[in-house]
Amino acid sequence: MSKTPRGKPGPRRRSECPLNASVEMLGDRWSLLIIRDMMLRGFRTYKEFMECYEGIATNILADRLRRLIANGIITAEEDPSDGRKLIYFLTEKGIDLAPVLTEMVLWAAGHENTGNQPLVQQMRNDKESVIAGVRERWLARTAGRAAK
Amino acid sequence: MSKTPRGKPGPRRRSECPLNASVEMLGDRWSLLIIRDMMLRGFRTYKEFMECYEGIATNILADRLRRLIANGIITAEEDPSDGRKLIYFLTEKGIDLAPVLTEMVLWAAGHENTGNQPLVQQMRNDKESVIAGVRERWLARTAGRAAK
DNA sequence: AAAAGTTACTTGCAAAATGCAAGCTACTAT
DNA sequence: ATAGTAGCTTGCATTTTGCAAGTAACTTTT
Repeated sequence: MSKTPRGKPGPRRRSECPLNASVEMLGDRWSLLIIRDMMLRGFRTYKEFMECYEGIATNILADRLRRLIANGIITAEEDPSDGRKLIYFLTEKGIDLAPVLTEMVLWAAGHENTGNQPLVQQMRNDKESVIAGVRERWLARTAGRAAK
Repeated sequence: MSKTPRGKPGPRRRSECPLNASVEMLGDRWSLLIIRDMMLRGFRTYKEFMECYEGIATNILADRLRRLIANGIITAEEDPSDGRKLIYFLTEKGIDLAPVLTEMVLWAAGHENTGNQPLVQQMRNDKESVIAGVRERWLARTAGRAAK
């Protein structure tokens, strides 16, 4: 029965509007592409993210990973089998972005000439099961960890 | 039977990914807020957009309106009753952003302390009818014009 | 019809974000 | 021991952003 659920004061935002909160967390040219690569391509390490087709700069990637962690969208853990590696995971909050990504994909695919038509068709046929699939695959991947 | 549906070559993008296309058109800190103000608050003029609670700078607003027009998301027409004014309209492509906005609102509202809970509740109760409402209200507003 | 106000901008400039190349450190493979 | 590899940081030039101060075209007021 607490009015404010957590002790955290939460970041100071330009406004209380929920859309503005989303825009402040995701409204740049890279954050959603990183989440796409995790969600759809299963990427989990810095090196993999660097391979993204759009060509992100290494300092920008480091900055965006930091911000995504700060916003609770992803977490990082050391790879137990290779001390150099960090493995990045989507949190629940991150997985919950699947509907946002889906609608953005459908919108662009419906109004522009874009690639990856197989995925687009799947989304058009059954949006919900694509989203469920993302969630399922991610849970399988995080099984046995404190998935948070 | 043309392979590429339109004569336009389309803007050169970093990749063919539909999500990347969305991010290139909408991935900044202002574009979606302008669309929110049109869609949800009925704003249609430069002066109204300047009143947005987040406080957009006048040169940025001018730039974003230009880009939104270039991307076919909004159009502008002179106000027949006041030669100083331009009236901005959402195109079909712009109206089709309603599901994207909705999912972004629901995501932020589900994971952060945000305001405008009445709208959030409406969206949670019946997402589809909120989206249909946006479309309906917009069609009423553009009735009698070449709504394109 | 002159003066005052409005609307939708543009311009100039400082500050912040971005992009690129070159390190660098801790670890792993040979 | 030597040579990679992973995940960064640093430096610097370019671009984007934000703020304040215009400005041109139009409308309202007197």
